[in-house]
Amino acid sequence: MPVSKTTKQLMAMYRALFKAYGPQHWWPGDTLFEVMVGAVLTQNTAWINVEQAIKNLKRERLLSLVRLRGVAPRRLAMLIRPSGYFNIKAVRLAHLMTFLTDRYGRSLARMLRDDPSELRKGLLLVKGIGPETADSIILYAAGKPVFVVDAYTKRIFSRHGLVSDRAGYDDVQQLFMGSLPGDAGLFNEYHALLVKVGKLHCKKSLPQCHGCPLEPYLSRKSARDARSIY
DNA sequence: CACCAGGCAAGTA
DNA sequence: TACTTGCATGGT
Repeated sequence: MPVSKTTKQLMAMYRALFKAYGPQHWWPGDTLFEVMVGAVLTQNTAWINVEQAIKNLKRERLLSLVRLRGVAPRRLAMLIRPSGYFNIKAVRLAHLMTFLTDRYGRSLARMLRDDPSELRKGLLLVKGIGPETADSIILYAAGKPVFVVDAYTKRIFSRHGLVSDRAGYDDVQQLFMGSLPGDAGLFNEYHALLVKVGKLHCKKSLPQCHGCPLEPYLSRKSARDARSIY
């Protein structure tokens, strides 16, 4: 079986990132329930702010299905306030608790054991759960091999010319899942490493390509484009 | 001060 | 179908 050029490229970039930064130990969180809640709270939000919100929920002993389901929406919103969009996220968490209760008999373990394709379809029906949040839960809580695509992933690989800058979530996901072995450990580490290198070298404005571990993998054209931004 | 962070849904054309 | 806008705190 021949290994495609794309596969080699993606694996080479992964090895470069791992060599530079080592294992990232994602997802941060003491329990699978906490991982799931964190996935919602971190939507378009710096993780440092999510940590504060999680800390508040822990202090109030609310990090379980039963407890979170019973809390007044107002109080929940105030507790998760540091993570931003607190009114919306409180509603989203409530919807997720309802989904867990109705569809999986109040059992997180049962949900995480479900067929990943079925689980994904179900999660996407929950108001406030989009593709990235769903895939984060499936990969980092359920441990199933789906590739999580985020803003950094799109930016990095479009700047490297591997996907169009207009590519949608599913397009980018297909680049990885169509070319890499379906290995949850690999997907786990790869996504975490992309966030790491993105924070350091691929911010929205002012890309700092100098010293980036992925710099050797820029095509000539992409390298020119990157320089021209300076 | 401006800008952005580990998105998503609702509204508009 | 493809864009635009609102949601909000806290760090650089």
